[in-house]
Amino acid sequence: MSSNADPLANSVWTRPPRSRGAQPTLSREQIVRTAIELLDEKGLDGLSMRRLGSRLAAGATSAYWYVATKDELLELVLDEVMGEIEVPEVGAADWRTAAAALAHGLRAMILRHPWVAGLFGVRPAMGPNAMRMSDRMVGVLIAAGFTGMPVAYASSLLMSHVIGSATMESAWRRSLAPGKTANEAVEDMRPYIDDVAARYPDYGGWWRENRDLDADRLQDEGFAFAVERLLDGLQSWLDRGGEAGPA
Amino acid sequence: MSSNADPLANSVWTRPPRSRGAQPTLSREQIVRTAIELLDEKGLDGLSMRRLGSRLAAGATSAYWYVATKDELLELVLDEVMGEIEVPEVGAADWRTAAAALAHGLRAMILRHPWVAGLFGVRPAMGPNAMRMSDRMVGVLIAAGFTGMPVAYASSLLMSHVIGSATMESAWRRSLAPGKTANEAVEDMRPYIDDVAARYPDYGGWWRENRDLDADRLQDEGFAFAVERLLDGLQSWLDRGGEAGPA
DNA sequence: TAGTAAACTCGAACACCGTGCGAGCGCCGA
DNA sequence: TCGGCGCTCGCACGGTGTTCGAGTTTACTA
Repeated sequence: MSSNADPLANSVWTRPPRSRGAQPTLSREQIVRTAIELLDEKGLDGLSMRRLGSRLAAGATSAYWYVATKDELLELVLDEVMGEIEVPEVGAADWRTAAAALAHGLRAMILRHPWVAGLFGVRPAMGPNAMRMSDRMVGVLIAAGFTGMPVAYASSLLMSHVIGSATMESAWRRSLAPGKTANEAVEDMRPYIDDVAARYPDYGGWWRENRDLDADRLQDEGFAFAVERLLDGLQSWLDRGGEAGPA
Repeated sequence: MSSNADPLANSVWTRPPRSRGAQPTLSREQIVRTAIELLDEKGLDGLSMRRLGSRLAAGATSAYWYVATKDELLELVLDEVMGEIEVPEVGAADWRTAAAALAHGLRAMILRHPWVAGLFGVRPAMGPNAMRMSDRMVGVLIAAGFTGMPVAYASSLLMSHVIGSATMESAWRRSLAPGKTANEAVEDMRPYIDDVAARYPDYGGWWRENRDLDADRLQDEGFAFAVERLLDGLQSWLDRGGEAGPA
């Protein structure tokens, strides 16, 4: 995390006093932390620079000394939550377990902070914490036997899936009326869905047979199912020796 | 962000059309089409109700007669572009080919309209055209032998992957300086990447061996690779008869 | 010790945004 | 001819991100 060669230089005790100027009352870390607080409470739209300022007990534009732009703040915020993901030790388990842990960890983070789903599309996640995650993923895949471009392909496959499913899931959750459970929401939409089902034969037939389900459990199970299928696909490619396989 | 007390009654899709009256100078279709034009030209941030109005040679708020809210307009716009995706005829090809065609069609649409990547996270895509696509996907999967919940899981797996990878790719493209090619951008970032590579052994080692690559081709190949792996995973699950497979 | 300059805070202002409201317009059925 | 409805749109409200520059506090230098 620290980009400092000498750890002592960063220590509270040995850090030299400021060369000039007033003591800062704010800090980048504090700003990022408070922004995340605000985002968790009120979502992406709930974060404005003015609100951030007032929650920091500071002026409306004070944060601009530490952060060039709101976009930049969001980039910092994105990387900060990427740091929450627990990465497995290299070589601690077989590669499937490790890769699945990374995928589930990323998903858990997004569910904890649903607003991040809307951030992945703005700027690529390239901060140090995102890099740490990529590094671990690459390490796991190389240990599994991948080499060359397929390392990047497989890594991107896993990340893409998590981000895509979390994006869709958080869109779905956002569309729920605040007080309602997922199942109640499905109940509310049933007339519309039934109407669609009547018009589309395949979807409709499936829906008629599977309308009684727990919408929340479905998301978790679907994600776990997807990760396993996805790892199966990668594994079988490895087992075949990296060839295209049967058309 | 509109309030969503009753998602069904508020839904764009269920509201009956206006009955009769004088001839309008605007129309919902025209508004949606013009909004897409604007979005293609200037991106998500480039669309404002005022700009839309003036491009329609109308007042700044005239569109509000046809559309309750900007969010609702975006919902219409999202479904409109979902209608651009060519869906395969049912039974026209084997299921892998059909599923791959759907995935590639969805991706092609997103690359044509990069701003949609930012829309999937706002509200679920539930308009008629999105439903048409889901129906076709479900049809393909049922024909392949899926039943019950795995139909939904597999469908969501395919869609999630496309949306996730397109989200990341469009974030990447947006971060490029407007005039530059992808390769030039990689060149610009090399010092930073090298720095990261020096800190992270796995990623760094891989990077040193694979730094000479075509960034654009990488995206296409990676997507194709991912789709094949993903279909492999689903296929082998079917072949095993739908059991969990070896841990 | 006085002076300078850097580090930092922050209020005012600008240009924009989404949207509610209601006055006004032209067409239609009666 | 007239009332009412479908439709347009200017105005205004309360936000937004960001720039600017004046003001404050501090540490170093002369």
